[in-house]
Amino acid sequence: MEKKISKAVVRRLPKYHRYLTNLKESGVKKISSKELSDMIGFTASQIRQDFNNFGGFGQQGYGYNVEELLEEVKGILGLGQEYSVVILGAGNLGSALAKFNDFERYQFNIKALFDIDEAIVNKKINGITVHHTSELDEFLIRNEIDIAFICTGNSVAQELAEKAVSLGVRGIWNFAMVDLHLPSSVIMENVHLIDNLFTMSYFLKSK
Amino acid sequence: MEKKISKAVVRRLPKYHRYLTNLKESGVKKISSKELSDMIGFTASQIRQDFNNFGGFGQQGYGYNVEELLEEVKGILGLGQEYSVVILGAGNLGSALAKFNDFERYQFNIKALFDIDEAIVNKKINGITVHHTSELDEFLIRNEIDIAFICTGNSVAQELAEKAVSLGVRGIWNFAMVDLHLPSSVIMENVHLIDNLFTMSYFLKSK
DNA sequence: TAGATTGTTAATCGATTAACAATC
DNA sequence: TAGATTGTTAATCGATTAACAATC
Repeated sequence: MEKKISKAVVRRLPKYHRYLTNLKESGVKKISSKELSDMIGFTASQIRQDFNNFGGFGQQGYGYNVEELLEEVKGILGLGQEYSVVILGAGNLGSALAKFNDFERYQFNIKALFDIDEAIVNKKINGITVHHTSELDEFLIRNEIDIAFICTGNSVAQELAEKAVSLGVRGIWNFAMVDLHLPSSVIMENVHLIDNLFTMSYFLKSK
Repeated sequence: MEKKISKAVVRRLPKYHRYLTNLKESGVKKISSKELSDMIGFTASQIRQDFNNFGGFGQQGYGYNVEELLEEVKGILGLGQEYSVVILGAGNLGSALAKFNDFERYQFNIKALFDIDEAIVNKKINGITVHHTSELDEFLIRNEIDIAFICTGNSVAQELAEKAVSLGVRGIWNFAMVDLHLPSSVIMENVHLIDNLFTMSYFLKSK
């Protein structure tokens, strides 16, 4: 009975979340697919199609109740529950992510960082302890961790991701510039910054 | 005559670049679309289609010459030319990006950072000076800058991106959690980290 | 020449857009 | 009731995959 939701739809959901949050904060009570379309840049038709994958949240002749729709989107996205996170690699990127307070705000709670650099092990970053990577196993056994952010060098990313997954981590957010090979049950998102920059370079050149 | 290349194709190019670079470094001389497919995960058919958008780089019965193909991909991506970059916002993310030596390696040369925090203005990050944002205009007039990385808070992202564009910047790499409205001639890539994390949250929940 | 693999056309699949009946 | 706007089906568009002739 479960309807298959396409990845394209899922990738638009966070954007709906963002715009609806802003609308709610601005005190807007109702919105039509047409108005949302003008703001967000998707067609009104697509917006209605997207929401109707999950249920009929609107009302003919009226539109959508902003607050109600936002709650639905939050539920669909799985927000409003807490996630435990470890950051593997406390270099430039890992420590920058640790300092990002937006994650905590949405209840992605960063429990620990791991690194092999003795100079930072046992230090705290934004109040979160950096552990030595050799302690990762024990930490993952003792603590139920949902997500690992992979901020290590390319050479160890695969190995550490595998270890994390084997010890209960269900989601991998990969910032390393390699593609990870993990069981298909693992949820993985990649942020390949260099790939993104190269895409820009392509378009810059062709102008 | 110019064939329209779809964005889907362009987004795969950096991945080809990455795998071909690795193959070349491993001393591999030739590769077939089938072998590349096994590695990279796209179908062989798609790989051949992708390359044939830009020319016939292969040879029937043989495959593709790795080094030659890599050079073609580099050219297509507009690598091998230099780009000048400024980073707007020298907080956690801006300074992490300034410390990333991969950008310089691919000739994206970071010329300056800008911030309003007096505590870091005139300091250097990885050898690159942090200027006060009030000096941005003059800097952009005196220096030809191709790309601006937007690492500011959401509230000033639009304003600073507009200023950059009006003073000659052609590409905007946006890390702020807002959608920027810029002339369509501007090349823009967005890295909405929170959006990406929410997508993960969706899939984690539905398991 | 025989075998392999490309380049390219045609078929399929999936996602987006358009249209409109249902209904608030 | 009339007007507005959704929910949903059908049409279109675009991207991926399959097939195979060309050719090295």
